[in-house]
Amino acid sequence: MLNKKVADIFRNIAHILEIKGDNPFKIRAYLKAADSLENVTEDLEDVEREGRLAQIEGIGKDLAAKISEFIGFDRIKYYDELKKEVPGGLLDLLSIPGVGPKTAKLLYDKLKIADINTLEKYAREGKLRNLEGLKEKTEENILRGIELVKKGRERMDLGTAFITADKFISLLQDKPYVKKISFAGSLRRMKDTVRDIDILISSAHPEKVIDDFTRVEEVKSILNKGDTKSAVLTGDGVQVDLRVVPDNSFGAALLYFSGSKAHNIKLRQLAQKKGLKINEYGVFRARSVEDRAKAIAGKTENEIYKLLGMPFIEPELREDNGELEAALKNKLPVLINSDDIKGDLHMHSLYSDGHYSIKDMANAALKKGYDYVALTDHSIALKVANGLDLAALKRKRLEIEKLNKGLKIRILFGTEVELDNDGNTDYSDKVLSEFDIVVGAIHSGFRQPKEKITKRLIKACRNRHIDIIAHPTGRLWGVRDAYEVDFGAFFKAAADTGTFLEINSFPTRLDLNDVNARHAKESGVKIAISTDSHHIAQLDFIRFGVAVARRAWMTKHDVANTLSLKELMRVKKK
DNA sequence: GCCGTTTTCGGCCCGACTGTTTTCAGTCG
Repeated sequence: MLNKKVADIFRNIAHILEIKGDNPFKIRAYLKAADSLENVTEDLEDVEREGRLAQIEGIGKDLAAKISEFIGFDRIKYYDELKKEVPGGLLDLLSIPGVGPKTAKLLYDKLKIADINTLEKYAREGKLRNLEGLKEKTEENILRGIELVKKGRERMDLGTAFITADKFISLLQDKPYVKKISFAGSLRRMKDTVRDIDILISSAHPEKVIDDFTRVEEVKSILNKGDTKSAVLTGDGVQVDLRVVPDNSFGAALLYFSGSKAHNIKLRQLAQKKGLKINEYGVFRARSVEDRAKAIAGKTENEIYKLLGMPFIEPELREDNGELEAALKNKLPVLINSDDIKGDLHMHSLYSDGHYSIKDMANAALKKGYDYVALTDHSIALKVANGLDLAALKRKRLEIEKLNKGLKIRILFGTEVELDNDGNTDYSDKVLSEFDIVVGAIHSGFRQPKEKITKRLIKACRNRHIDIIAHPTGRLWGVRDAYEVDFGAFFKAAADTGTFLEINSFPTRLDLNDVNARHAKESGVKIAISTDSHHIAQLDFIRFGVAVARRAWMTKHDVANTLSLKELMRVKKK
């Protein structure tokens, strides 16, 4: 995707400038612009055509020109020139924890090291310790860092991250010196993937808390350990960071530690204009002598936002995507909550590839407080998932009719119907017309060109029987990337035809993602948040789908399955 | 390189930890 490509180039330019020792603020401008571009919901080509590039946060005249240049010529001359000065492999060195621009430059200038393998060789041979300002300890750290990089400390999906985070929190929360505890960072902001897990604790005895932390049984190695913070690595290679602060600083620290960085920077700038200073210990009068006892605020996040003249901002919104401006005008959306969800519209039973009966799935949904649930087993063409033939459909239908007489939840007769390479369904119109809910889905032909996939999805929108399109971009974390779609055209078709688009809550899918979902909302598309459960325990994944919707600024009115069954049946197609 | 209710120049968030020093630079979040 173009936005991502340009963002990556800007990030590379920033890294090259760092190594060159260029103006740090210029470097920050490139990094800020890169972050900003990744949050732009529209395609940059459209924004450029309408001359709105410079309206993007962090993009000025100069960077707008560079984006235009890339759109027109598929290259940026300035970037090409820079690359000649700094060999490509040198940028890879920056991915090693502990190696920054200064060290990378030193290694290249003195020893002509420009890739990770060469660096490893020199470090093993003890050839780094003769460099100025670098001794054995740093050599060891570099080797340890390289080991981490080689292990591929990738980002992990939210589900995996929460398993580790919950474990640490449950083991630490009852320790005698722990007063308050919370996870923070991108996990608290519910980003779809996270790199490490951040935990914040308030305590009067930080050293004892940090001792307990480093002794948690999952800890395999200690990366660092200071008076108030520490970082460890688990056996699974997950990094967990801990910060300990006094109890009256908990709110300020939670704010700081939750980020995002861009949100914090802007918040601190706002504070500066009011003659205040925010750090992780609280809010202070900027001119007074540093005295942490004299914080004006800091116990809770809420009082800090209030002091700056705005309401509380939910962590999911803290990406510097306009949330601070909206908060100052008191125009933040009332975000959807898990409690707003009235039913789940995508799940499987024993009829296809699920692991529980329809009755079990329905009872589990009832326990979650739902009013309705759609059992959308696979259709006949998806043989690997035991897709239902007409005889099986009949049996399933009769079973549902029978169950509906005795249960306090309404079971909807549904299907997840295959969309073939041209966007046609494998069930006939007549068969489709008998379902309460039809979910259309792509499970093959992911590599079609953008135009073809877009046409296929639009055709599905125009099918009068298809109520919802499941996992609209096909991405599966760690397996395959999303296919290319012309989102502008696709979302317009969905909005025009009243087709709901799914936010699939499976943590390895989360599809639509936050940025696309916000684009869909802005295009007038109605969303269905579903779990795609194959197991009763997976119904709880709904919180991840809701999180995506919250990150997309959605209220309950943007989401179809917050409606009562009666309302849902009224607003859906047909 | 961006940005503006201290506005077109002169600012740009703030602090902890480590390793190397003898007061600090580099890195990280």
